[in-house]
Amino acid sequence: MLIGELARRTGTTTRALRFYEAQGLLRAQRSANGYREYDEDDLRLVTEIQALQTVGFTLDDTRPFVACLRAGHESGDSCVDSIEVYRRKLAEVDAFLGRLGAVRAELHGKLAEALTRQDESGHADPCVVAPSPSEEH
Amino acid sequence: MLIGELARRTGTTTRALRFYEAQGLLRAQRSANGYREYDEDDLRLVTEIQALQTVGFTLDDTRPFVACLRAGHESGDSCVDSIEVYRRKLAEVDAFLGRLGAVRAELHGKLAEALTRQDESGHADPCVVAPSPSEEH
DNA sequence: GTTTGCCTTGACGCTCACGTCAACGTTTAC
DNA sequence: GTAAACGTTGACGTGAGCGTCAAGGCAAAC
Repeated sequence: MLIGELARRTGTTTRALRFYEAQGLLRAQRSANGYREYDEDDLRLVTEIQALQTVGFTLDDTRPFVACLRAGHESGDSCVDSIEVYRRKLAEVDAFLGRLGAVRAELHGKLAEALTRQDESGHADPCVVAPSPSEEH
Repeated sequence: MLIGELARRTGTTTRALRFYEAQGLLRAQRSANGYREYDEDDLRLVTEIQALQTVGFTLDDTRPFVACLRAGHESGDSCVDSIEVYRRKLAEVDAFLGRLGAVRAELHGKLAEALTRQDESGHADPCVVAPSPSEEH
């Protein structure tokens, strides 16, 4: 199939697919006129990349999974490098969850505090906010 | 004080301070030779901006807080616009926490699954990973 | 033969918060 | 007089993952 069809079937764009190729994630056969030719295995690669991206993987993180599929495994996470990326990502997510939880608590406290002061003083003043540079005429 | 001293006292750089000014967040008096002159109120503004940035606010999000301080309030969150930003940010953080929790669960499941398959088959294959484009010689 | 719709490469644009020069003026110390 | 340590504006670079032209070639329908 050509690049347009692969893009449609994977719900992405031709630009993204060419970008994946430039990153070394995707390789395509070329037909006589120079058009990229893809098969079902390539489609599988793209869907794997997309699935991983939705869980916050960078394109670089997806390399071992792509390599694993290309090596003939039926799933992208059958190789040690992929599993290692899983572990690293899980650790990253946990760290992020921790920081975000702390941020949430602090934000919640600040809001409650501000509302308390507002009740005490009986008012909340409006302020004239400086415009962002793009909004200046 | 001059821009260098303000940068040192706030633990940031002169470049950042000039950037804040370009964004309309900071204003400076100019002395006869064109140098920027800051006072303690400006220092307060910068520390407020920094405090908000550490909880994930964009510079644009800090505008109401800066405006509030500039209007003479003793704290940046004494104005309705600031409180509104608090609410919005809290909602954003909550949404993010939700998604990140789901991602964590999915990631955890995938890892467990991959490890199970690994145990069943008794091996995990190494795969040759394609190099990133920057690593090519 | 011309329109339409595919494909090609190449290059610049976008976000965000600055970093990093470059080229130059000012102030103070020696 | 000159060197060091300040300051000024302006312009381009960074990272991630593409979007958006531009300028052109190829293929099938009319």
